[in-house]
Amino acid sequence: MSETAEATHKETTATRGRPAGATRKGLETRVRIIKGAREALEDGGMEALTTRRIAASAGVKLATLHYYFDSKESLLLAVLEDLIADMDSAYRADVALPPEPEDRVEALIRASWRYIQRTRNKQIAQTELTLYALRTRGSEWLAAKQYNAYIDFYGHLVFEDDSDEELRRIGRAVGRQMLIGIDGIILQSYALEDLSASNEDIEALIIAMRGYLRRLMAERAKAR
Amino acid sequence: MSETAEATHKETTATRGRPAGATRKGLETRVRIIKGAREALEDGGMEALTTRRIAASAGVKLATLHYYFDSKESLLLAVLEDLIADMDSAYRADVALPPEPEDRVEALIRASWRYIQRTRNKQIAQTELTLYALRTRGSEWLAAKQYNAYIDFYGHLVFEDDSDEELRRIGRAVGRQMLIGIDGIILQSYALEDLSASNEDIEALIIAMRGYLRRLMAERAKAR
DNA sequence: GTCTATAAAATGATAGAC
DNA sequence: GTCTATCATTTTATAGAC
Repeated sequence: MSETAEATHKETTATRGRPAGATRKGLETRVRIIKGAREALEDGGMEALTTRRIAASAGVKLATLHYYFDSKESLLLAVLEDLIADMDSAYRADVALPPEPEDRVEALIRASWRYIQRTRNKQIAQTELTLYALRTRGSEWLAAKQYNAYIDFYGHLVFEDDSDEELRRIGRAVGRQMLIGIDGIILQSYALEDLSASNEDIEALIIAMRGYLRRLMAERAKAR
Repeated sequence: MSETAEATHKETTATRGRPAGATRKGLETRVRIIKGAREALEDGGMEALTTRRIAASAGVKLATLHYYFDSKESLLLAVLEDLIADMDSAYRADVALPPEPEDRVEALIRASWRYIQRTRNKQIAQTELTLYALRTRGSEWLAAKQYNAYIDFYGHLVFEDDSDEELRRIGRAVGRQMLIGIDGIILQSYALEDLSASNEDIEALIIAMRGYLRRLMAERAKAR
């Protein structure tokens, strides 16, 4: 997680609303609002995402929302942070891990593809939020944090061994490439809605990723 | 372009504003408004994109905008259609085409990568619009049209020969895969802002795409 | 076809009671 | 900490003069 270290210290200043971590109940409400925003975003999209709608979706009055978040912007960034924090648990669930790295890559891609197919609005919402962060001056680091979280996640699933510096590097390279493919397939599969084409694309992606991993491992072996 | 045929007849009803194609000057103003919206979107993002800002950016009064477009929604969809229509000319410019299909794939990816690096806001704007179309009920076909345009474009650049049905199929498969990679790299390169990582990713993408094309051609040869 | 003026509704945010 | 009530703008959209 070395790449995300720099970002971490900033989040507290950029994202939180008024009460740092006050009461137990207060924190629960804060979380409810974030979840409410997430749901409102998922089934209405960015354009329809107003603070009133969020408050309603969270079962809270508009003023309460503003008690916890200075502005709509700070709330949206908090939602993205929440998404990043949840990523791990949301994904790890249904991936069964084979022993061989190449087979893991394949299993990961297949699991992601299943997930993508049944969470269309969630994926679109997440991409909208990422673009929002990329647009919001001073918050680009959040987008970076999100991508690093995914890359670390994929990389770590490919090589559980955490001690070998070189394997970590390879894991991240493969992770980046997998994420590229997955982001690409998200947009294309929703746009084209051509299941047989997408399935063909997934198989091609798997072959490509296996090849990439094999190549990196071969280079590593040769370099010794 | 067979895949986009169905979509084409719909655009007239879904996208246009009031005056069908009236006067010469009228059309020019319509175009100015669309360009204005494009620019406003590029340097402000979806969240800041209001009809007032668009009108100002187009050098037109708000009422004039509404004379040409019934609603903000119809204008945004017209902008996306404009982007689709322009794609061809915007891209074809700086791609020098080698004779061999595999080399063309490589040249295309490199050209796209150069383009991506110098048009950040344009790419983000386009992705925001695509997501908007995917969100707007009844306009998903526009996103499909956009993707098919890109796929046809890439496919046609890989195989100029238009008569061989099988080559067209392969061209489209390669085009889809290239587009997946390019969309993925757009998001990741802007989020991570790690040029050396992105360059590594581009090289991996090129190798993968060459391999994919080679594989498809080998299958074709074997099937005879 | 383009403008000025304005309507009607919605939006982000705050004041202050409880 | 959560609410009711309200402010100050902003937003999309229209009416009607020119």
